[in-house]
Amino acid sequence: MEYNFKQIETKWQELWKQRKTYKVEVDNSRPKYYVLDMFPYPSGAGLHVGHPLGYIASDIYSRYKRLCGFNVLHPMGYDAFGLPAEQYAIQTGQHPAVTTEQNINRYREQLDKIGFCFDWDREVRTCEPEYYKWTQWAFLKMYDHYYCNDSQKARPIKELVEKFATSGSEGLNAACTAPMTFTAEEWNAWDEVKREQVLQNYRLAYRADTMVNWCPQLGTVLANDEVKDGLSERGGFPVEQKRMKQWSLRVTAYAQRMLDGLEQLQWSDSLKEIQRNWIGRSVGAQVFFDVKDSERKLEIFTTRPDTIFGVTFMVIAPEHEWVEELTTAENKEAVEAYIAETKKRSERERIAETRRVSGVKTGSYAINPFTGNAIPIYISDYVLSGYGTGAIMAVPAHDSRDYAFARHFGIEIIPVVEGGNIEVESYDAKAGKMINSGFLTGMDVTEAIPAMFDEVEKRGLGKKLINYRLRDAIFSRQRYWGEPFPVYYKGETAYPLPEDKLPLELPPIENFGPTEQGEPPLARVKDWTFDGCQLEYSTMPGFAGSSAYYLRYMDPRNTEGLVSKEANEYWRNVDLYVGGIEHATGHLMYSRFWNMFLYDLGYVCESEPFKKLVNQGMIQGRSNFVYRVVGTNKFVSLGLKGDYQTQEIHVDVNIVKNDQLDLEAFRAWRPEFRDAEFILEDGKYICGWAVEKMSKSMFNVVNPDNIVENYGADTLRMYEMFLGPLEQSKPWDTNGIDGVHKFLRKFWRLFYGKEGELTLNDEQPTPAELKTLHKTIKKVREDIENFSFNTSISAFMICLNELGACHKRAILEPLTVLIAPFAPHIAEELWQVMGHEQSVFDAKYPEFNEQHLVESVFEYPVMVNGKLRFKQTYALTMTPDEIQAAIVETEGAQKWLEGKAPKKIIVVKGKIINIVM
RNA sequence: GCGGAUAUGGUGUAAUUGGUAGCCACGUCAGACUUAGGAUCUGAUGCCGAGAGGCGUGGGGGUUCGAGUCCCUUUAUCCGCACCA
Repeated sequence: MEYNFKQIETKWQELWKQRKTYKVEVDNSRPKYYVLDMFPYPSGAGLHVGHPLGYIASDIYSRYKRLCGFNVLHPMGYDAFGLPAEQYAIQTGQHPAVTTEQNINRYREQLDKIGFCFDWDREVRTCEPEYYKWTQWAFLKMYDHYYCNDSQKARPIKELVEKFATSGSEGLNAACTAPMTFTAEEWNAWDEVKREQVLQNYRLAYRADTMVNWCPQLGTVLANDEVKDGLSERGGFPVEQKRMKQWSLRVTAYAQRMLDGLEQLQWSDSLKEIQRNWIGRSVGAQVFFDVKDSERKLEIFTTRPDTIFGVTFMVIAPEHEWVEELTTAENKEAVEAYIAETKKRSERERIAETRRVSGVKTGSYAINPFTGNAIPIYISDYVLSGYGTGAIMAVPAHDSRDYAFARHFGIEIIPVVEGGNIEVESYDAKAGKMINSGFLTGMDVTEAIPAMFDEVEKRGLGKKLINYRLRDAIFSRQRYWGEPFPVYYKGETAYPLPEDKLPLELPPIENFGPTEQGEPPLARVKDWTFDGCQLEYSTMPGFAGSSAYYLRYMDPRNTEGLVSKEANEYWRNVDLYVGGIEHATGHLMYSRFWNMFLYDLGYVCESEPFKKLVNQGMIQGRSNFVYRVVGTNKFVSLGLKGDYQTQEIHVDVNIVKNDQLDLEAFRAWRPEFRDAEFILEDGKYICGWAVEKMSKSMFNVVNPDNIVENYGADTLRMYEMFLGPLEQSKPWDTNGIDGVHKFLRKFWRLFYGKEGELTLNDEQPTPAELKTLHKTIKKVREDIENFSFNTSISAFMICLNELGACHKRAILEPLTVLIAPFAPHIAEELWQVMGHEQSVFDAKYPEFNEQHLVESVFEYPVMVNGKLRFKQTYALTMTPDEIQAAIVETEGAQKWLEGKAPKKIIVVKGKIINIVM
């Protein structure tokens, strides 16, 4: 019988479905393991060969863990709300729910063909009311809590209200948008609207008038991680800064915990570093500078308080709220002109000309609290309103931006740290001896910084402060296809919907664009009200639905809560998360925030959602080219194109094999090539190639269905893993898939002879065969644990090469189990052939046997810190006598035998190659 | 500018973690079986050299008995952040 992968794969996929082989339940008698893939956004283009890469890896690991005796949760679902479906709807008028459903069905069909072990009974879709009920619920909980900095925990807003009524803002240490001070009397005298305004300053989900990223083409605001280089991540449209009233999540409250939490996570260093940079913690001092002839004190933030003696001017951002106040009459015109010009410059221009020096004098002066000198206050756009206080103390001698500014405006430059060449550039390094700095003079910078912190606090000028680059997440989108906010309005004041009214379902509409007044699509809905009050028009962003989906998978049909305590305490958190690195600053930040919040409230039992994370690399396209001789319909093969003037044309990679063009398929590909003629080399047409992004326009999209059709799912799975290390980005190249396919056929032929007869027998294996088997088991197990799937597949191939024509059950049975995570279909089939009734996935994963690996163990002495230690090593092919003989023959060994210990004995492939004395 | 990663045959990659560089595949070449081969099997295949031999892990330097691996330096490519005070 031949290896008929088509028949085998359909058979087992059907059986798995019928038998519910992959259904999992809470089972306290077995240890759990939770393997999660980042669920896909079902786009209209379907899956290409790059998408399943991570799914295959996690599937192998899930099956492996199951075979090792774990109760494995491995679910899948769809991140179904989002912009593309809505934009498609605007163009075609088709409801996003309809296209999303179609896309999901197509995805499912494609996924099923690859043979994944997902428990589809746990599928979730973020766009379904039963699911987004819990997204809305979490939002209401955030609305109803504030963050207490003292206990480092979310607390009910009710406690805050009680506190305000008895003692006002006194002694309050809570995360807020802007610090406020008021007394209990004031609070008690305020009406509900005013009180609510104050509370919005503290709520973890709040509505505030802030600078936001506004994308006119998309007609919506965006969070920081959705903007790249001043353009929207989706669509690439310009984004501008605009002051708007929007819902936000106070993720900044959790900045420190998110930073600390990284320590215990098994994530790649680069990913942790990206998150650290994104959080951007910096320790510095808040310092108040007196403004000359004013009661005002200008607040700044600096990480270099040691350089205060070198401050010769101050700069505030053009958006700073005191701009008007600080501008003197004679500078008014210039300031207004400068601000108008700044506003005109788009975010992109600002980024493009970061080194351009511009600014204007306010005419006001501040007093350097240490030198007593009056120093001018400037306005410049190199100071950002969003970071720190939007104002800086400028030290031109030790900050390159301040230096450029001072040079441009002819401001004095006073060096206060020894080093560098101040005539040419600023000396920014945090090292050296202090000069010109009063009481700091003579100290080293490293001493001067803490000394200045103390001095600033002692003199009441300010205090030590930690600043984060992280911004709160803007949470509303002026779009239709997202979760509605469970919020209604009385006048300007927002009120939460009662919890029992959830889910607040997304109403059907027909026109998905914004209204003529520029309001979100939901403004078109008649009766979009609750209790006669207007409901919120905005919807939630894409990351809302994906922030807690891993919790929902634990208990997906629960109507009483997001997840039951029982399910949560069993499954706890994700042991292994596989997905792309592009979510580093988005989804992976929001999920951690969301989870920590629910942890504070006691709804979940782990503070971190994803223990271990593996980022699979991107699969790029590998395009093929043909070369048309200019002005003809002749095509010249790659090696001969130098002799002609040619034009390079992308050709569909699906009609090219091993860079050789299928001439008939090419003629049939497009009408204009029907009469194509070819100039061949050695009777073949060889195509050129290049690595490019996988896209339709380059005809380099390889569809997994085609591969499954031609080679089978098992071959696709193994080949995707064989391509190289999981985390590395690499071009898809179908050349080479034959090698993996050949391997599977070879494996099959160990069971079945040429005539289709079963060749399996019960003979005793030889020691050499056992050694090969156990070596393979050891290697494969180690490689799976290290996510080094490419080398484990090499190990399988070596194994078959070594075994040759071995038809012994004692060898083939464990090998079948060993290979099952990689090639589940063929493994199931052969397992059945061997007479097993149960699935191979109910078997036990084979353990390697050291006895067969190690033919001789010997001890050798090593010097460790001057002490003699004995280390064990083994030689795979030598007998102890041979080892003794080798030692005696080896120069240096004689000394060992004479009593002097060698430092090391080097055994390579069973031979002692050197003894180090 | 700051931070991170990568660099090995014609190609994808591997290397008991400091121990014979190139495992396993692809491709190529040769042979066998075939009416035929884009099937199967066998063998060869880092480079230079007829050979002995020499040279080889982006470049340069260092540590070591020994370096693809560790240190310094440099180049190229990719990624993240970026007037963050």
